[in-house]
Amino acid sequence: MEIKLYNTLTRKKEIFQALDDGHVRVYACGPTVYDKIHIGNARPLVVFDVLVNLLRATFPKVTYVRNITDVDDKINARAAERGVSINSLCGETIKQFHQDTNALLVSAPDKEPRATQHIAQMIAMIGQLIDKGFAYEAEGHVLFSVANMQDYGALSGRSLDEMIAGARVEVAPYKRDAADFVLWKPSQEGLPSWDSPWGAGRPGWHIECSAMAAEYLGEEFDIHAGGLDLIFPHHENEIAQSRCAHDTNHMARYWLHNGYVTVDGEKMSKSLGNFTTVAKALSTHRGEAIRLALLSSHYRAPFDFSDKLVKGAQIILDKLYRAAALNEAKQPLSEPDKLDAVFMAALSDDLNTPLALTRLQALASEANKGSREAALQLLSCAKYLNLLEDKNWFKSDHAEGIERSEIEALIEARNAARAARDFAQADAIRDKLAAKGVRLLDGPDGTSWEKS
RNA sequence: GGCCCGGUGGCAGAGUGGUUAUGCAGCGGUUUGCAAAACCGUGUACAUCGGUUCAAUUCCGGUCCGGGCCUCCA
Repeated sequence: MEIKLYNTLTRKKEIFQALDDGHVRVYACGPTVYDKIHIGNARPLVVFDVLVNLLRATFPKVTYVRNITDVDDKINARAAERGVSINSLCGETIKQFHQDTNALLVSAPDKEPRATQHIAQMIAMIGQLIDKGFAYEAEGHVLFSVANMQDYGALSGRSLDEMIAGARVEVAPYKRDAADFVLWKPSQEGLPSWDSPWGAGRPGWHIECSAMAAEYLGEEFDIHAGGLDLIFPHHENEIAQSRCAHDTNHMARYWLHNGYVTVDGEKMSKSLGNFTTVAKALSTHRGEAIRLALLSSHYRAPFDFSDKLVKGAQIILDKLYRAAALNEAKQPLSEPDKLDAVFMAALSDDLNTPLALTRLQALASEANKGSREAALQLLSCAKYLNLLEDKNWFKSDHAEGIERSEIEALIEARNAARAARDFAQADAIRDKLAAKGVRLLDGPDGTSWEKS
């Protein structure tokens, strides 16, 4: 199946062609681990997860790398503020990060490299850039010289002149050009520091991704993904470093960027303080519902987060789970060409997950009308979105303060009352359970229950 | 100041140069002791003003409004 992806580099939707059909390579920028992730951070994790699922179905081998940034000024500041070591701050944050991603049903990447474990590769790369004349040393810093690169700015679509004209930042005196950026900088006393040919110090922000991508994916690879806000300067600078160090025309062939999560129309961000952490959202919503909500708008469009939206997603999930249960215990189909063509076409068209979800709902409707095939397709297609895989969706012990055995005893008592046509008593039991978040379902095969 | 992206029915959200998705909510019905679920029916929306066209929500231009990047940020 042909996969089309919108490439930020060309500002067009393009047919995806792998550099090597036998092995597709994908890099996504992961978290800087100084604090819990918020819903905005979660969006790329979820949507690019779906991309990787789709690629895995289409190509024999996919390597998906998602880094962890564990050297950064914000980390240093946060550790100092809390009076904990940088190591323990990072360790704890990574643990929380994995809890969050698991709850959102994000599959693990093939590699999750940490910046601090790749300092040697970064130093080597910086050395190459100096040797090739793309970087220079000044006052203990090493800087990338943008003027020496022909088409610096191509990804973000701005020229050097424009950047300089619009600069809002004071330019460090040791920079030759206002747009030059740091590859290596001296470290203050007490902060993480590594020996280098330019003195003890630490890497700049962008070099880690260049170094780790090259390490695990090669000098040129297929897809580089991340949030819209990384286009400039982060990805622009990654491209500059990688291409100049390796003498290539591309770092990645396709650059994918997800749109922002917004709150009342404004970008969710730490600095605005309008964020909801994933952990917080998980205290009132189920992870799978948050995931579905995130997939319910196109990944490049803004996604306005609200409780109402996630509640709606939960209702849809209930419906999908009910319909999927009509599949009589058959194993989901795995071969992509046996899967529902409408669903696959939607996903393949630049990850049109809203349309794909619409198809899932249509399949659910057909399943409810008696189509076993639709129920099987529903389950099989949902797998591509990491959805509908919770065997205990309606039953997990989420209901407040009531044991499964107690529920079952009450159901028996109610059925006895019903048999005796004591409907007042039967309804009292229904109400009692409803108050505990348990919904009773009377069907031809007896009474079952769901937590609501 | 420079650059970029959007504005679709109560809400969410696709899509299309002419047959105007879909879901949620609402309303009516079928079914059910009740309820839920499910099913059936029901909604002519595409910011605005011009232009192109036999025909525009869809193409082009202006206007208005919103958001974003240029600095850490997914």
